[in-house]
Amino acid sequence: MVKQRDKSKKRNAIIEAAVHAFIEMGFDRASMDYIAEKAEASKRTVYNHFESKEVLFNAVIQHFVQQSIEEKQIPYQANVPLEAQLNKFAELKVGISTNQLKMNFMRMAFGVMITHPNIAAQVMENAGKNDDGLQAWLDDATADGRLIIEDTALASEVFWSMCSSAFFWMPMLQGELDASKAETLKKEFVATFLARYSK
Amino acid sequence: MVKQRDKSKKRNAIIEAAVHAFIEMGFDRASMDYIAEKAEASKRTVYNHFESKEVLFNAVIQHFVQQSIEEKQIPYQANVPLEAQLNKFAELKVGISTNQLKMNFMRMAFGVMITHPNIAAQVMENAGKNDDGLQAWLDDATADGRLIIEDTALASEVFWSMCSSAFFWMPMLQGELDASKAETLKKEFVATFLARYSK
DNA sequence: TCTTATTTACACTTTTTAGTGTAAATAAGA
DNA sequence: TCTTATTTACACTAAAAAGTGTAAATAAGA
Repeated sequence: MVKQRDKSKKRNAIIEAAVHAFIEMGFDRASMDYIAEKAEASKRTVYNHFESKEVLFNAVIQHFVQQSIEEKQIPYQANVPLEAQLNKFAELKVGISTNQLKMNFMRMAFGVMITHPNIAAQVMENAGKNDDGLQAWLDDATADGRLIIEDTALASEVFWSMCSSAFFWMPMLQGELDASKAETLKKEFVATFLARYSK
Repeated sequence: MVKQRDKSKKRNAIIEAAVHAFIEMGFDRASMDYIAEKAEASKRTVYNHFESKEVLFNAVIQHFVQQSIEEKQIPYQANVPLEAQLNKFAELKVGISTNQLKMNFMRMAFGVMITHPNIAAQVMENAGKNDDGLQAWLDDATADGRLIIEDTALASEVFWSMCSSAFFWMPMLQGELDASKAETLKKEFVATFLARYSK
């Protein structure tokens, strides 16, 4: 029988340090020595927990994904204006783009994935799909007779295309979006969507 | 008086080699030795032309931007259905996403820019704005009474948001888009846009 | 208090690559 | 043919970072 003590304290400290190191200086320039130092651990301990930098990176991504699974269900409400409800969906994306830490993390992650395709492959296995619940919402609204949509999956893509470009990709690659500009765009996106699909 | 001979042959060979090396293996893993070899030049000559790897990268971007300035004007035509004309604008984006070389180049460039913010800053100075001519087209169509648009700049953003997300950002980060899927989306984007802004 | 799982200190190897110095070779063009 | 601008060969330096081996120190928990 082998005694096991609790290693999770150090392990978490290392992951936490790695998260910040990767965000601050990117995957390549964040050395294992630096991460060890920030985690107040010896480099040897880092390697005892994670056999390579890539394994550590995967753990970091895992950690991030875990944290991001806060459910954000937006149920269909028959007695609330469609516009207001769609605004909430758009807000989801705006909200992410406003979260500096999250954006920095994702920017870093994309950079790594572009630069290191092998790591990207590993990460993609763990990265689930993006079920925002919009399609379900559209189904409900359509069933309720307030929207006319043949293909709710397609309509969902139209809406997310607009929002993602302005509220995610652009800020990701070109820096944060002005708040009032975001508001203007959000309004116009929702109006455009409703012009197409509402009764 | 100092005699000057023509160095451009070697210089171009080096840039050409660098373009392909950067695309193939990324900025970091494309060594100057490798680039020199592919350019059939000595490493010393590479450094005689470009004092550092960053300077070389800038020249490569410059080269790419230069090539990409093939004008793609789509003039407003009073006697052609709006849908057909908007389709052409959408095609511009689809066209880029289909160009494997261009996409690989841009993927690489973004990767570098995310990973090396200092290089990004330099590049951004040379990277002009994106005047697609859509806004001018919308102005004309509005003046002609076939569209009702208060803010054509905003409307232009709505259209490009939809197209960019599906035909640029997603393929850039997640690989090429299925052709029939692209067609479906294009149709829906144009229909949505017209539902909002046409008479 | 003891046992020993875990962590640390630290010296080490290996690999990779940017960038330089220089003398000799090459070749453009007068 | 001659001059010399350009290129080459190649041996360097310097730096950075991944990953390893090991003996000693530390501390959890029975």
